[in-house]
Amino acid sequence: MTLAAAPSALIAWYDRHARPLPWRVSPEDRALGVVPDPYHVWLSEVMLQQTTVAAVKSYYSAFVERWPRVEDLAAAGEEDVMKAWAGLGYYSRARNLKKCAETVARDHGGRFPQTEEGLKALPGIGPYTAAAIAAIAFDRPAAVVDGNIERVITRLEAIETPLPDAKPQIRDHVAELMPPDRPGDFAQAMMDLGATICTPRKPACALCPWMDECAGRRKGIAETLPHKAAKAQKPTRRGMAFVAVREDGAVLLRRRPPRGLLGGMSEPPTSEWAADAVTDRPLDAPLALKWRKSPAPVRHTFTHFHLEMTVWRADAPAGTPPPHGHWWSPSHEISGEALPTVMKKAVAAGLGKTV
DNA sequence: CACACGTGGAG
DNA sequence: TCTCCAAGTGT
Repeated sequence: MTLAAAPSALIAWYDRHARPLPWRVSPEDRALGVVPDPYHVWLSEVMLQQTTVAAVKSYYSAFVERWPRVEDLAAAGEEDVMKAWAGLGYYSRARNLKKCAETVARDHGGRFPQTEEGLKALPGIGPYTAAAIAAIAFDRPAAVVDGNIERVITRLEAIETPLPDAKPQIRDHVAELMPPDRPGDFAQAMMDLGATICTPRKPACALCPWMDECAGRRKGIAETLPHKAAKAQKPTRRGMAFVAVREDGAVLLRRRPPRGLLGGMSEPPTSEWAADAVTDRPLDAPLALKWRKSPAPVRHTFTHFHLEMTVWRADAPAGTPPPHGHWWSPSHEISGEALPTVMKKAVAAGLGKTV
């Protein structure tokens, strides 16, 4: 088989091995004329940005059930969207998701633009997502390039140029390989191939529909590709969290600033986080109470730093007014708050139990 | 362009 | 314990 025949071999593989995914129209259904819902494609693609399929599934189902159409999401309360996104990470995605839904509902009559250019103009939609929606939802011949496809192509073509310098080259190869009749299935096939066969470690080359034409395999360097620049070491920051618990079990919370780390999400009051922070005294506690230090600090790793957070807990008398900008979250509502994982850990440590 | 931006699972 | 990394985007 020549490289020219590669696309059809991949499509044939996909027709047999496509993973059933909640947001996906199977090749069989596709052949029967079922078309994808652009809202579903968009929602899943945004959720899947830097996030695993396993992590996305339950969030995707919950969003579609609660907000079945883009207009529903546009009309939703921002706070409800943040609560529903809590735990999925990269919270600017949730803020942009809401903005994007509002724009589509208000300026586009509830219909997503069909071109890459039109899609890319929307909040939270970059080059990858624009191409993915154009190809998958609208059958546009867009060159979709994600992390899977970068890996597949650098191996197929034995590209040793490190990322991100190799991106333009990769994109050219994808555009050349793409079959004009099924761009959406081609993109999904490439991603499935990368996720299940052409994996980062121990690729299952024997099962690959492109085994014979893979230059990386031929040269014995497939598993070493793609080359990437080494990552910087993560520094450690320290800080404190203050878990005030009222007699009825309510916990004091506040909202984080709208942008930046965990922007727009909720938290128990916290101190600043810094490399040289003092954490052995309850400095800047939100209420004048008797604070007790939790036995073990909460450790959490973000994308670019480690956090070691000392948790202080205090009992607050009934009727204690919340400081400005804070509120008492009733015990039965805490699990539904827009608490990012690190803050769920902090509250749990303060309460001495799971949240 | 380089860096900020979460989380959980795998090896 | 620790590194890598998963359907990237915004600034």
